[in-house]
Amino acid sequence: MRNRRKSGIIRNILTNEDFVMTSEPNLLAVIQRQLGELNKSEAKVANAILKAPEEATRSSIASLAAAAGVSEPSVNRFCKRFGATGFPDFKLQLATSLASGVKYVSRAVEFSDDINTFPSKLFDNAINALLTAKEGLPLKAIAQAVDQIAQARRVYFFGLGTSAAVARDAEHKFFRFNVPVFTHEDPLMQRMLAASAGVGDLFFFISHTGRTKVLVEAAEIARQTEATVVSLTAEGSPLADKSHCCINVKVEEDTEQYLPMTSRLVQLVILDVLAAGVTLRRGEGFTPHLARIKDSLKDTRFPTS
Amino acid sequence: MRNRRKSGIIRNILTNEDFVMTSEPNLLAVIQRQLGELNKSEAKVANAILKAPEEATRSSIASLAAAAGVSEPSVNRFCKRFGATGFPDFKLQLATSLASGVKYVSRAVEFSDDINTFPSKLFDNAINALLTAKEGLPLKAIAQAVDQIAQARRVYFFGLGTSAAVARDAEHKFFRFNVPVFTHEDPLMQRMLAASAGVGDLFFFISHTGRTKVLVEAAEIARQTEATVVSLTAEGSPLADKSHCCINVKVEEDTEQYLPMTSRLVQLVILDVLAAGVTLRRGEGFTPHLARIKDSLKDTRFPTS
DNA sequence: TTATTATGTAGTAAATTTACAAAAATACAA
DNA sequence: TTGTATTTTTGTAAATTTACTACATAATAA
Repeated sequence: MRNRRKSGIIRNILTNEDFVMTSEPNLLAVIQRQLGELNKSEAKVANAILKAPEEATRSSIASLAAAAGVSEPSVNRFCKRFGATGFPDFKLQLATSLASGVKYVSRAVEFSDDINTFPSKLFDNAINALLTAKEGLPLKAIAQAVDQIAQARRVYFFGLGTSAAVARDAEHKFFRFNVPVFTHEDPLMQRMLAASAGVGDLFFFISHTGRTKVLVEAAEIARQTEATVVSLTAEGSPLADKSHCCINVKVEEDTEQYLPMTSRLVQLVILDVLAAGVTLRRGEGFTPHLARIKDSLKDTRFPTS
Repeated sequence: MRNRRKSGIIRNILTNEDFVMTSEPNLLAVIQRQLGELNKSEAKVANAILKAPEEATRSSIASLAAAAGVSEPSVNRFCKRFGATGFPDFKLQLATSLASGVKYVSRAVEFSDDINTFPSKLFDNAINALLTAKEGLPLKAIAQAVDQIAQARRVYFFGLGTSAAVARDAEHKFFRFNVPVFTHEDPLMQRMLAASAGVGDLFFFISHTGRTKVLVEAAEIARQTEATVVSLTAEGSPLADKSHCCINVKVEEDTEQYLPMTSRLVQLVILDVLAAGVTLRRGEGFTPHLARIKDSLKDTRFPTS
């Protein structure tokens, strides 16, 4: 856990203890996530497996025990802890998890990587983040946010830095869905708009950390009005505290080191979910509107040959 | 394929009908094919496995032998015939090929969906898009683009609509990686900048379709200067034709119907890849710079409690 | 200290593989 | 054909490897 830090440039974001597992989750991701709660020898086994998962599927309980530096029963107990009936069953599950080709463990890019390795790593990390996020989607908050957006007279998407790009994307998407949206990257504009808000206005704050001062302040200002404040950010953060509704993107602590690469992908997909949710609420009659918007763009493009 | 279209609001982009299986073919298919050339007891084993493959992965050599009506060594020999080192290894291979067979299938959101179904669908589609993109990464073009970005004196990221948000994201990311970057959403600015470009300038165009007129025109203008033109767009599109180097994001035809939700995720990750590539080229000495940038943001945030 | 949990040792049971022998199948000569 | 030699296939039984259980000891917490 700790020593991964030294060599990685980019690391993944989402891992979490208290996710509720809905459907057959990926075994490696589960192991990764529970690492902290394991006792010494179990952790040794976990690390040995995470280090060489493919090899683990091929080795016997004895050799894995040796590789991890623990006794055979410890390995066996480890397997049972993760829901397997025993070691062979565990290997089977592991093999199945590995089969999709994605390394479900975040893999830091290292300086020894070349063009054949680091692109896959980054893709795997992105996929992994989405898989993990999918497993622990805060459906209640999402449903609530959909309601609020659908009812809003105006929606402001505010973000800074990387999240500004996410906000911009949201603006485009929701505009197409006929939601009256606005974005501003300028913190001063954000404050002013927040201050002059009223009933029917919805402020949607996007922040990876939930700790960016100017953004939290804008949220605070908006909160003093009649407006609704929704945020897509980290649970328990100052920004989350200021919100009526917080869509919680769970994030590992040491992730914001360097770049929040994967979290913004999760944010984008969650915004897709919200947009889809709003559209679903409107029912089938809304589809022509989408077609009209698309038509309006036709003349800006070269025709397909 | 066809009938999904009528009800979906949003559809995914990449489906892998026409993928060529590169490595390890499906074990079950191999067994099926060789059925004729097997001798009696081997055929019995084969049939038992084909009849209940999932069960076979879970059963012992004894129970499989019983199910097939043969002796245990016969099963063992069968396994070795198909390239496995023994029965456990065979089960492993079988499990792997079964797992990869269930690959993600794109699922369109429908009006009958509720909060429990459509979020997962959208996530699945996103994950599927990334998985598919990962398999067909244009590594050569990526490597080339990394070289060109690393050598560029200035990099302009241009996109419109959804791709403008992607460009904005790229700006942030590359800025952190100390690449001199600029973005402009205004087509007129894009043209003017393109027109006044010179050696060392790199224009990076982002477009889902590669057919947006004003963007293609800007690319054309840039191309008439000494500048380098790189694009992240669809293969064979007008924009791709104007580029020195095109990073080809493969996209199914009917995707731009409504919204290019998943393609922008792929674009973002590819830009991550490029950023990582540029950083890797710079070597280990560059890491302090990233730490410095991160430090500079510290005071803008509320401290972690 | 005591209670509890964690881990390992050693023995046991199970599963897998090997070696070998019996049985089929095949080839070929009379 | 038929019998015999040869090869191939298959099963039996033993050997070996593997996994599991029960218990004892060590570590930890109360």
